[in-house]
Amino acid sequence: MNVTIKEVAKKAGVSTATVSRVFNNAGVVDEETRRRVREVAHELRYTPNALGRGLSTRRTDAIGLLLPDLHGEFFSEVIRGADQAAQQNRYHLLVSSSHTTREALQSALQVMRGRVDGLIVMSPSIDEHSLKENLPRSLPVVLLNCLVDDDSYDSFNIDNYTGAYEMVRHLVQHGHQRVAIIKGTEKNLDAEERLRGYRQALREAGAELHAELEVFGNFSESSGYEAAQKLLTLRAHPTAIFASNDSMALGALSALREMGVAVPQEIALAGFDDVPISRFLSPALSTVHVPITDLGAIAIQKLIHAFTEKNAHVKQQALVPTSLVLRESCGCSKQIS
Amino acid sequence: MNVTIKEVAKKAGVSTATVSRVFNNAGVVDEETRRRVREVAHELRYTPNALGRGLSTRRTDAIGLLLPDLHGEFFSEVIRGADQAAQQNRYHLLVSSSHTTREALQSALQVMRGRVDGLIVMSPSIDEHSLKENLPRSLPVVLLNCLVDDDSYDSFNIDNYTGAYEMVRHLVQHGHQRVAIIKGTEKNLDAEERLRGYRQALREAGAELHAELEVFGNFSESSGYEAAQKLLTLRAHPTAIFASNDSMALGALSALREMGVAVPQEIALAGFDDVPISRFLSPALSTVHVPITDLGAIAIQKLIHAFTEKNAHVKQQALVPTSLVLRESCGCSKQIS
DNA sequence: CCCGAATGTGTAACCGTTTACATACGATGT
DNA sequence: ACATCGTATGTAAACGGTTACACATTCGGG
Repeated sequence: MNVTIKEVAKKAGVSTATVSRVFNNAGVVDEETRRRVREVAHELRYTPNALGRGLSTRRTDAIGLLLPDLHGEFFSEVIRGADQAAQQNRYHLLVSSSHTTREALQSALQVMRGRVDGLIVMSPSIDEHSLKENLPRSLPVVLLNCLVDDDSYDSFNIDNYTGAYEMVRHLVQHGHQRVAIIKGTEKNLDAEERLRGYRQALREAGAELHAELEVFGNFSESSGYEAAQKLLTLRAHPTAIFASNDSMALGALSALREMGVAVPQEIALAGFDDVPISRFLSPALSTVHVPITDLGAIAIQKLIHAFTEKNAHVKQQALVPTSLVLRESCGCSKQIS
Repeated sequence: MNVTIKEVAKKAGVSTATVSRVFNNAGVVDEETRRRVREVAHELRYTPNALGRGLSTRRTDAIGLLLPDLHGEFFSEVIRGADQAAQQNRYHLLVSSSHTTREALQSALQVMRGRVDGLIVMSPSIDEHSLKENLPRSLPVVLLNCLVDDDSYDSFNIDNYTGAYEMVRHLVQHGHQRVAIIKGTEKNLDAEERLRGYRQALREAGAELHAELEVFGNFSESSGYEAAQKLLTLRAHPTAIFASNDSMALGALSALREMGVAVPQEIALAGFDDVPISRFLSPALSTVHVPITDLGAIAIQKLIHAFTEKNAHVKQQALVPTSLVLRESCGCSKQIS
């Protein structure tokens, strides 16, 4: 059905080896022969089959990217960063998403097996054991926001704790006594770390932690919306809300506006991620900047380094720093200056 | 380096055929043998190599999704819809993005070659000839928003024209005389169709078309932001702005707010796509609803139908209907009721 | 006791490439 | 005239699986 190298070889009156040499610009082949082969190939619409080639060269020029989910702008930004870096290095990206469960991840990892030269795995909800169990030993792997503490892997983790800590501390320093948090998905590393940062900042400020101020969320806009509504039913409103990501902050903002609560005047609001849209919201969202696209890009670079340096490559575990982006929604400019 | 079926076979004391049968649940194999093979395989951490398997079965259980770009929420929603549908059918999705140029697309198609059983291509900027030239003849293909008019392909196109037409007509009917448009990327099918709908609606309303009201945009938030600023420099402001997508509407909204222009009171605003965040904006964005996730899902279903029905499969070219979602930003509720 | 069927397993060809090695041939140097 | 070399090409063995077919064994029935 599909035209193979053999047919090209036959029609051009040469061996498959020669055709192969032409397509790989490898070895020597007479200029005239080269021309004839190219001509026949074009005529037959021949393209080398990636499977056959990959099988024999043991490389695929592709990198796999495994993501837990695909809601909001966060993940697509990661993909964008990775894809860009990959293409610059003449690699291609194979993306597979929605792997929150162990089984799904396992199955996805399996599909990737053989198809890619290396793997980037973002898996903030899978426990260390399950993850390691399923990760291929034979392929370079870069871990992103994974619950793994093991120097036999390259890994990058967003400094969620510090980011959340600093943001909440900022809110407290500007006079907020009752700071609420809209939590992220349960058992999710990012969510847990951000919660930890929130609590620490409050504790240090000598504020009490109120269970009622820690409300459910799952990183989606609608959960942020509902969370904000719930917070407004409390007899004592919070004066500030820290949403564990920008999507939820957006949902919360929408709920607050609907209920006629002025942001930041009545309630201050802050998010996390600094997704592209956050600067365009009204009020512009104060948030914790995460270098999202860079995250994808550095993962790719790490991987490529592992390919090229092979044995000289030394694994690295790094914390990716975040920074505060104070725009309007936290109200600090009003309170400070 | 990597453990193969041979090693498993050897260690389990059987032939590779038997191991293969075990892993495919095909043919008969003694219960005891099956158990032993599984055990050895697990011990050796064996996973069948996708390349080898694909080469001999001529199927990969994977579907390729080619996207032009990855900005904003639109594309990630397409991916989400496709991935979900794919997984339900036990297929895996290979995503590749950023293929706005012919070369990039060609190269991406090449990588996919052999790796996938079918292809979904969204390519609103590539001309029909270049596209057909590069599309594999041997694989089922579903075209999404492509400039191709050919019944030898399955294809789905968003009804951009009608969507834009109806939205602009709506604005006109509510008294807007000067309706501006923020255009989408040049040479982009979606952009062109939306522009066509805009013009037609104005013409029908007997309004004149002003070149100055058709301003540049490229579907990004920042271009929407700049476009709105530019529109405000006109001696005669538009009373309504139709942005060719939601991202640009968001950017425009931000610019208007900064310049102290009330939306929708002073200037009405509408977008296109009905991306998830649009309902959460303030004011909530009136927009043209596009069933984005469905788009990905129906493409997958079409493809799977082509796999299973093989010869009985009849190609279909369909226009995906859009619908108006009137929220706050167009101000119609105020003007009507 | 023999035949045919059922059951379990192995052999080897094949899928589409690449590539180490072999071969053929003309040119060059002595 | 011959060894040597370079150049252009072919041969065939991988790569890691699947599967048609063959073979061996067991079992039930006549």
